[in-house]
Amino acid sequence: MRDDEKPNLRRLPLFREMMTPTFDSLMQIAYSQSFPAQLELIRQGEYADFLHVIIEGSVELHASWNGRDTVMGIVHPVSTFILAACVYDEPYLMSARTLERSQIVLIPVADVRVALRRDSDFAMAAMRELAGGYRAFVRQAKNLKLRNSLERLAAYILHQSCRSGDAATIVLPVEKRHLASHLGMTPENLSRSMKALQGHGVVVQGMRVTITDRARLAAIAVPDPLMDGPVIKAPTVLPRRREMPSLARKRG
Amino acid sequence: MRDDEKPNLRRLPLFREMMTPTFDSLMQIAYSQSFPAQLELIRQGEYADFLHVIIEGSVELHASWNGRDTVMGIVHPVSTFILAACVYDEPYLMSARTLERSQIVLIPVADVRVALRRDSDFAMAAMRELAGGYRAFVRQAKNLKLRNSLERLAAYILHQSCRSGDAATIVLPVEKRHLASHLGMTPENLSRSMKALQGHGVVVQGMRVTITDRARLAAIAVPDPLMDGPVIKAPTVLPRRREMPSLARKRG
DNA sequence: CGTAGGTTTGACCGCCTTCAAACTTGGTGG
DNA sequence: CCACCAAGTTTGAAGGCGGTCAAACCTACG
Repeated sequence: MRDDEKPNLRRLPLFREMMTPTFDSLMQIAYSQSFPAQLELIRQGEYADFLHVIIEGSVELHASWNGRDTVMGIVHPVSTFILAACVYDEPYLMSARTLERSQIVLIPVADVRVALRRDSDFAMAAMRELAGGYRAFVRQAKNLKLRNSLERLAAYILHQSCRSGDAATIVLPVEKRHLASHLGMTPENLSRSMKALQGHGVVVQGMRVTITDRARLAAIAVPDPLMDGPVIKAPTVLPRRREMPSLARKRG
Repeated sequence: MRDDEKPNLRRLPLFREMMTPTFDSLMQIAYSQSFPAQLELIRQGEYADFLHVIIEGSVELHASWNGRDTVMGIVHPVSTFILAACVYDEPYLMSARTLERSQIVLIPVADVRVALRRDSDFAMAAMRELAGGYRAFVRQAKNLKLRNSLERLAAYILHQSCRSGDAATIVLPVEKRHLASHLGMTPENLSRSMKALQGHGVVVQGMRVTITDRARLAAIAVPDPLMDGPVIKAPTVLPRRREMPSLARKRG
C-alpha cells in the first residue's frame, strides 16, 4: 500500500491509539486496492478474509433473503467495515458492494486477531468500534419500528443537514433508489414522500434538497439523539468527504 | 451477592475466560438484587451505572419515541445486557423492565472498565459479546426489512422450536401483546396471523403452539441462519430456563 | 362470583406496495 | 451538436398488508 495512505488510517478511531509497532506490522501486511463501481466485495454467508477500510469512494452494505434485497447501510471514507465478522469468525450477515470506484485497504483477519491479542489499546478501540456499530443498528431498528416512512425521510434529511453543519441545502449522497431501500421503502414511495414534504418546509430539485422551514420539518421527524445519533456536527466546512452521488441497486 | 451465584456468572462467555483475580475482584464489588415484576430497571437516555447480569426471571428491552413504544428484545438468564452503553459511556438507547420477579447481578461500570483494561482475556470476551450483540441487531433489522409480519411470526415459531431441540410444541415465553411488539406488529395483527398459520402446519391453543407440519411452516418462514441466527440447538432437554409466560407492555 | 386485563373478532381505513406507463437524465455515437 | 438509448425517477390507479377503534370474549385472580 502507498505510504501516503497510512496517516489516514492512523487517524481512525480504530487505529489511533494502538501501539506504533502493532500498527506498522499491520501496515506491512495490509494492501490497498482500487475497485471499480458496482463490484461485489463481500457476499453474505461467506467468511471474513480481510478487515476492510474504505479510503475513497463509497460502499453499500446490503442483505438479501428469498429473492428480496435491502440496503442496510452505506459506508463512506474513512472508516472500517465488517469488524464484527472478523472478530467473531462467523459468516457475513451482509454483502458489500462498491457504489463508485473505491480505494480500499485490506488487512488479513488473522493478523488483525494477532494484533488484538497483543495490543490491548487496539483491543479497547475495537471494542469501542463494535459498541458503536451495535448502537447504530439499535438505532436503525428503532427507526424502523417507531417511525413511518415519511418520518424516516424527514429525519434523514435533517440528519444529513446536521452532518453538514446545519446546511440548508444538501445533496443526496446516493441514488434515490438506494436511499429508498436504505430507509425501508420503495422508490415510488420515496418519490411521493419527497413530494409530500414539499409544503412542509422542504424543496426538492433532483438530488438537491433544501430545507426552507426547519421547524416544520422537525415537527414531522421529531429528531431524537437516541434514534438519530448524537448531535456531532461536522465543522461547517465538511471534512474531505465526497457528498456527491454515484450509482447502485435496490430493495424488496 | 450470594456465593452460589458466582459459578453461574463464571460460566458465562463474558466471564468464562477472564483471569481469576479479575473475576474475584469484580465479584467482591458486585451485588445481587431481586426485583419485582414490572420494574423499570433502566430508562433510555440515562447513563450506565452498572453492567447487568440476569440470573433468574426475564427482562424486556424496549424503546420509545414520540409517545410510541416498542419491544426491542427479551433477555433470559443467564446473560448480560447493556454492555455497549457501559463500554461507550453514552446514554442508553433502550429501556429495560422486568417481566417477572428477577434476580439480577449489578457490577459498577467503573470496575468493569478497570477490569477490561487490566485483563485482556476479559477484553477479548467483551469484544466477542459485543460483536454478537451487533450481529443480533443486524439480523433483527434484516428480519424487519425483508420479511412481512406473517413470515416473521412463522420464523419466530420455528426458531423457538429449534431452541427447544426441535420440539413440536412450544409455549410462548411472553405475553402475546409483547410478542407482537417484539415482532413489529399489533396484538390484533398477531392474533390474525396466528389464525392464518393454522391450516399451514400450526395449531394454536392459548400460549401453546404446536407445529403439525414443519415443511409447510418453513415454506412461509424460509428460515435462514443469516437472519434467524446460527442453528445451535439446545440439548433436547432445555437448560434451566423458564419458558413460561409472565407480564409486560406494548408497541406503537 | 365479579372484576380487570389480555385476547380475539369485526369493520373500517390508511400507509405502502405493485404494476404500468410517462417522463427525465445522462451517456454514446452518428 | 443532436438523436437516441438505457437507466432512473415520477405519476397514476388499484389493491393488500397491517393499523385503529370498538365490542365481545376469555382467563386469572381476588
